Amino acid sequence: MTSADSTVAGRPLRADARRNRARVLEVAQQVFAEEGLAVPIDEIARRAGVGVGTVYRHFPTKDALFVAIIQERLRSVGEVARKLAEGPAAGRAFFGFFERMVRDASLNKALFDALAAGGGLNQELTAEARQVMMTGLGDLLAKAQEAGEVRPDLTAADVKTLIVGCLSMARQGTADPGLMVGVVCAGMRPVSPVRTPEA
Amino acid sequence: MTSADSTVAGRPLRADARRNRARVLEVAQQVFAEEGLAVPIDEIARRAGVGVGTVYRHFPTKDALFVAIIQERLRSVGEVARKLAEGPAAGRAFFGFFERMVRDASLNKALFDALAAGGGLNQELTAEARQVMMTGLGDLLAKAQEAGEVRPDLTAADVKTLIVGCLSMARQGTADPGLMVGVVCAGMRPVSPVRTPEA
DNA sequence: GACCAATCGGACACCGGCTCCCGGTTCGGA
DNA sequence: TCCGAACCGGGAGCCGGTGTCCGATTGGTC
Repeated sequence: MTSADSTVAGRPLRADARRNRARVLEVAQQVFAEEGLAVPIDEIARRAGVGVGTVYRHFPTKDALFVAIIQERLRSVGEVARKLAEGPAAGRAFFGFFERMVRDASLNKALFDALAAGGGLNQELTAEARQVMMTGLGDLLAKAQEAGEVRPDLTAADVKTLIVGCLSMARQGTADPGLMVGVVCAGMRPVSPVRTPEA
Repeated sequence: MTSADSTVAGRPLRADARRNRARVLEVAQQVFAEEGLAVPIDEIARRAGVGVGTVYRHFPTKDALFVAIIQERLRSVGEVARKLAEGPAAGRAFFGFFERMVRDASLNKALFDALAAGGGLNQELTAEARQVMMTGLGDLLAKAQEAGEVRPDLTAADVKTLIVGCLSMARQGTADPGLMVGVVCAGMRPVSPVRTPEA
């Protein structure tokens, strides 16, 4: 999204083009959230009331469209974490964030796909947004660890991985997501009980 | 796999047919383990040195072939769990089984896909094998709970879900799988520490 | 109002995967 | 050895999805 209202050449988009572009973004946002990356482009075009060509003119590939949408979301998530890290009750805030994250991404398949995308998805494109998210998460985690509420050997990447794991569990539909998150959250606390399982 | 050596009509398979069938099963076993359900049938046929038609003659659909292979595996897993449940040190055995399960399925994409297959995959076909697995897991879990080593509010389905979660985490490749399993295992222990995160 | 270029839309080429089918081959009983 | 039936191989058809192309349309400027 180098520029929302002008082409690469700098010439402003025609009114209809601008309208269509906005409409595609708006619809894609919703459809991706509902269906995830798996939704065909045709579906988005149809729902937006435009032709497939129009979608591809504004976004060269399906991934580009997806990235344009998800970046915003990742950044906002990171921002939330960062703000929580600045507040009090780091432990509470951390676990609350974790649960909220799982809940949100359960309801938003786009967010799920973005988080779960391991090797796939143009990582250069999301790199910056990803960075914001991980930094925010890292800040919050560090605070919670300082407060002795979370195992000190966990990294932000670990926590992200645990979130993805919880999401996969939720997606299974074979167990209460709340319970699963509870188990994982309990496991993230410092090793207080008697023993840990040995390899 | 109603009958490995005869057609539905009961007539014994010709020698070459039997040979090919066995070869396909053998190769498919390996290829599915390496690549998971995503591998194209052509690949299996090629590696088995037969035509695609031959594969489809013996197994009406790709799923059928997959199921024929995975059933055995699921049953064997259940059997292992059942035997562990009969032995001593239920807690140790349970967590050991959990870790082993995650490790095995990390190395065997077929097993992963079978476990993770939520809505998909002919569930009628795998129902019996699935049953064996869940029963074995249930036995082992119950013993570990009796021994006070596992939270009493977890069900076998919950544990299976947690396993799938760990597998998703491992697949991410962004964190040490051993650590992730450690976190989840710790979380499955009875709630001994101070508090659990509230919703 | 008229003109030109930007934009639209959707038909279409292309691709990869599953499945069916048929001409040719091989088995195995007599 | 010979023959019919069973079996083989892989090409063809189909399907769903992505991305491209070009005639038709529309915006905005003179």
